[in-house]
Amino acid sequence: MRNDNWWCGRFRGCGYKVTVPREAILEVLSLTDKHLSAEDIYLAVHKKYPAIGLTTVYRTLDILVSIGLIYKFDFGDGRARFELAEDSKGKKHHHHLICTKCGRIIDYTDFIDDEFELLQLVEKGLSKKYNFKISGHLIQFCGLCDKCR
Amino acid sequence: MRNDNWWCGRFRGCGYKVTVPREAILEVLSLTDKHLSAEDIYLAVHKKYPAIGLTTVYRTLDILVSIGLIYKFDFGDGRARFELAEDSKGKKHHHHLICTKCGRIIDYTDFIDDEFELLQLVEKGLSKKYNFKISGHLIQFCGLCDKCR
DNA sequence: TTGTTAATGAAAACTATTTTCATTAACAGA
DNA sequence: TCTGTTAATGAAAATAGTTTTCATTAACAA
Repeated sequence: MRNDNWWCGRFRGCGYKVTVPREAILEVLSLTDKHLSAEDIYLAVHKKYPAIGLTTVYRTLDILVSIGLIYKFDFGDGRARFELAEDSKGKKHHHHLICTKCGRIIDYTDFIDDEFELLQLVEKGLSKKYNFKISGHLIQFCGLCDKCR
Repeated sequence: MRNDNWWCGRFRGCGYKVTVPREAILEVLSLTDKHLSAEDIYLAVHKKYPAIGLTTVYRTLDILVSIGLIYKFDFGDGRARFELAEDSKGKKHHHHLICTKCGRIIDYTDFIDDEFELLQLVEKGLSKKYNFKISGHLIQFCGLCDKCR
């Protein structure tokens, strides 16, 4: 049993093995503040471990999303993008502001408390009315950034 | 100049011609309350006008999104889905509740006023702070529906 | 009615993602 | 530490949604 990172417990607890590719992928994700695509991650991982294939990156990302360690987003550019879930490491909960022209993404934390309060209210109301078990939300704004407007 | 539907003005005003395929596609979209994919629309249109091709459907949808007559969504099933923008016809502004297991989508209008109030506040704050010209927002909740939970 | 030009459809191309399958590595138990 | 089981892996092929190409057709201004 190898060197224990903070996420190893969660990983093994879900019945998954801790492997070199998985460690490498999580390392890439935890060292960036960008919203990486599967290929971005593949290229980054590839520098240190050229043997790791793109297929494994996709498979690992699927697992990470399913156990809640990362989030998957669609910002409208035809590829999925990923980021570490905020509760895992020192990350703050945030939402996104997307420039529809250049694709720039801004993570904002302003008004998060006000948003959270409303989300609580709405989640409660919706889960009662529709008998849904709500597990997450997505809030984002789009428009033109300062350079593109 | 053909028969004028409500959207013809907007269409011609943007420099686009009014064509049979475009009318057919808009008709399909205005007669449903579902969230259709490009292929769904193609199949529906195909019944009445078998000559209309999938390519044209994609092209028309692009235009409709760009002039704001329809919205494009990604509900995570690997294909884009479309619906008429609410201001166009008698539609109400709503947000979505998505079942992550069976893919069911519920349009909800509950709390829309509270949400709207917050959105106003956040949009104002964000556009000032980041100098963004905000043109839209996306709010959705995901979880398990009554049948899947 | 006619000319200009955008719109169209079929087929091919593209691209992100998934599947297949033979090989390798993680790790529980000895 | 060694070993067997089984999940994880990588390469290549397959898939599927969407976009591009290009020759033809239809919209509509004059």
